Amino acid sequence: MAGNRITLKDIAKTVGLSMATVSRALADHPDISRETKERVREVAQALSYIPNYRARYLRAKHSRLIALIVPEMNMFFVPSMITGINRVVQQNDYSLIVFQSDNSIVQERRLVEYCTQLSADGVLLVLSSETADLQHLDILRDCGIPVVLLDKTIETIKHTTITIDDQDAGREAACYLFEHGHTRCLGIFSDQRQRISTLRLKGFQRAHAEMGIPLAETQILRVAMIDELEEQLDLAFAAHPDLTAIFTMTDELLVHTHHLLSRRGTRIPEDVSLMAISDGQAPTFLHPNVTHLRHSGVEVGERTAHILIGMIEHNSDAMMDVRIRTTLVELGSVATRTVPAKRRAKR
Amino acid sequence: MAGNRITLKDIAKTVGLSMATVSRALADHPDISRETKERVREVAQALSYIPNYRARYLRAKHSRLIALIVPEMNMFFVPSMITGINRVVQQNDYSLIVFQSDNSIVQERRLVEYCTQLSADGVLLVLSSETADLQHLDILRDCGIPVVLLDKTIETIKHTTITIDDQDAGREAACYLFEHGHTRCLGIFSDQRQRISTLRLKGFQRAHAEMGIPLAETQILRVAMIDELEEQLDLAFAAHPDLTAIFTMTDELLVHTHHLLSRRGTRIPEDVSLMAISDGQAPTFLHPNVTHLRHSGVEVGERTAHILIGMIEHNSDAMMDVRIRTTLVELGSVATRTVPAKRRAKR
DNA sequence: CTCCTCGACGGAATCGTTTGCGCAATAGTT
DNA sequence: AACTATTGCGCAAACGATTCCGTCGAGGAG
Repeated sequence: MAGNRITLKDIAKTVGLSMATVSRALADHPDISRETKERVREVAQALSYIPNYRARYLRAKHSRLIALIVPEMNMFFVPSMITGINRVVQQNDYSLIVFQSDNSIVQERRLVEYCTQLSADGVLLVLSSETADLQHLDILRDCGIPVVLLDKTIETIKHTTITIDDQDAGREAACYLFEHGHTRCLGIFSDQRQRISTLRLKGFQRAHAEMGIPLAETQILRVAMIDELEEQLDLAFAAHPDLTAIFTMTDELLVHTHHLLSRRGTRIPEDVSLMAISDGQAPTFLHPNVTHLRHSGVEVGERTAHILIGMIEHNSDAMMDVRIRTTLVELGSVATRTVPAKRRAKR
Repeated sequence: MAGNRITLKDIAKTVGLSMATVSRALADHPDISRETKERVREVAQALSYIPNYRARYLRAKHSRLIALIVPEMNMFFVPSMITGINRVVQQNDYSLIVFQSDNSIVQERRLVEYCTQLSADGVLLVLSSETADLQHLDILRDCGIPVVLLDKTIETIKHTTITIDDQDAGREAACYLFEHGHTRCLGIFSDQRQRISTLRLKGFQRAHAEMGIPLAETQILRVAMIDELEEQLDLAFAAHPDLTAIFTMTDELLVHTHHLLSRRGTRIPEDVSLMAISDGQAPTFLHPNVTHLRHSGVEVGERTAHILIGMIEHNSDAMMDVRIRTTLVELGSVATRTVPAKRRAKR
């Protein structure tokens, strides 16, 4: 109700000095004597003075504010990514502001503009699934605000991007299954509008091609809405009775696939092996623990934040394309098939 | 690099009017003629003018900024809560800033202070587990910034609080199990420093007392760190061979319990029934789907945001204590035991 | 012809800080 | 004693937008 905050002027009046002196005293400016500084600090403390950031950064060009825009607070990956970003941001005395675009390009545009209004020092952006081009980021460039795209992104030569090597991850997953004797695998992918999705699929396909292992179109599931998964999975099982392994490209697909397998009484890994690309949380609470290519959200967050802060502080315009390697974590969900021939699945 | 943003002055120079007129034109002030407004708007558009929020809100008392402080980006609940908050906040033309305290009281204090520096119009706060008193919120009161505590909170008579009726939820869960013939139940609770935890436990105990069903101390698990769960669970099974049901007070406990049960080969619900308090996501990807008392994160978020915005806009100091009711969602994880003994009322 | 109104706009103060410059008084140098 | 440094502080101008209070001319009323 009151809302009458203490200002520099109040302090100045109390200690009988000018605002300039008070300001400098609080900033520990060498021009000010030690006694004065102490006196000012005491009064400031007593009045519980809080500097007004709007006023302060009205003059300064920077704000020590970093904005993160995510499409949604997905329960997988995003939380750990934010944790990683936050850690680095805090360590470097910046503050993190998180926005959510709800997977809408309109909102994303609005938020990007809002970042300029806040004069954020830098922007981290996980693109919404609707985003097809990057024109709305030009405004940031005009304002001299560096941007880093991460995780979900699209093809670009103008912006720094941090992803995992999606194609390679898809390839590795398939190869790992091959090495364990699985030659009829199902690949479950999400919305093909996302680059992350097309690349992982491409890697999966390429691995088959390289090894000369046939891959039918029906072995590839493209799941845009999660409720479609069940039907598609049933069809795939019907089409491929010799199916021995399943690969899911995300955690969300993993947990739902795992559930559907349990429900249809499919045993893992006795009947079907399962592997995923994951940040490592979900695999630990599924039974059996799921072998996966780990893509640590925390690590992605930390590295991204470091890079952005580097860009901010060195005023660097250099465009980078960083790929973070995934690491294989072998748990209990992939069985080794010793028989190369056409074995029938059974229970 | 450039960082030379267009200001009102630039527009004024271009159209040959004063800054005052330009400001009014853009604000659609009645004093300004229609032609002038149009001309100004065109120029502003052409120069891609972006108002400077710091300057604008330096004079205004408000900022249309709402801050949310959460202890961590837990994969359960928090994401959906944020989604709910965000929806309402956007609808009312505010912006949401999310901070993470990493469950540290020091950080929490820092962030609260930071909110005042930003002159947020209101603060939503999910307390960190370290927070034992609410003194650090006084500063917000001094600045006239309303606060709403939600979800994780402690006893207070000074702040508006929004929670579920935790005690009642604990009671209902136990009763539901009783009604299905389970008289030897295990209750799994988390860190007892949290009120949410003590209350749910109290409800669980009270239900036993009311029905005259004995409850041994070994039937209550207090899990501070998730890795302790396995050992405690083993001990409980050893101590109570007649165990027929398990209740977990959170999603996190649920998924890990579910996993451990699967691993020890315990069938749900044939061997042991399982139920939880949950926001409804995890139960859908576990097999079988888990019966739970639903505590929707989205709903909590939406209601909280509404209340806070109400406080902001009506300058209300009234302190409320809102309890959101949970709803029972019956899925397949609780079996009915037709055991002898004194059965109580059923549905 | 004067007085008043009214529409359309400008001047200047204001929000709270920071900072370049200037100015006194003290201290140090020949 | 006449200088220059140095120390410690204040004045006032920014930063960019908003807004109170004028002004100024045109037009209508008396």
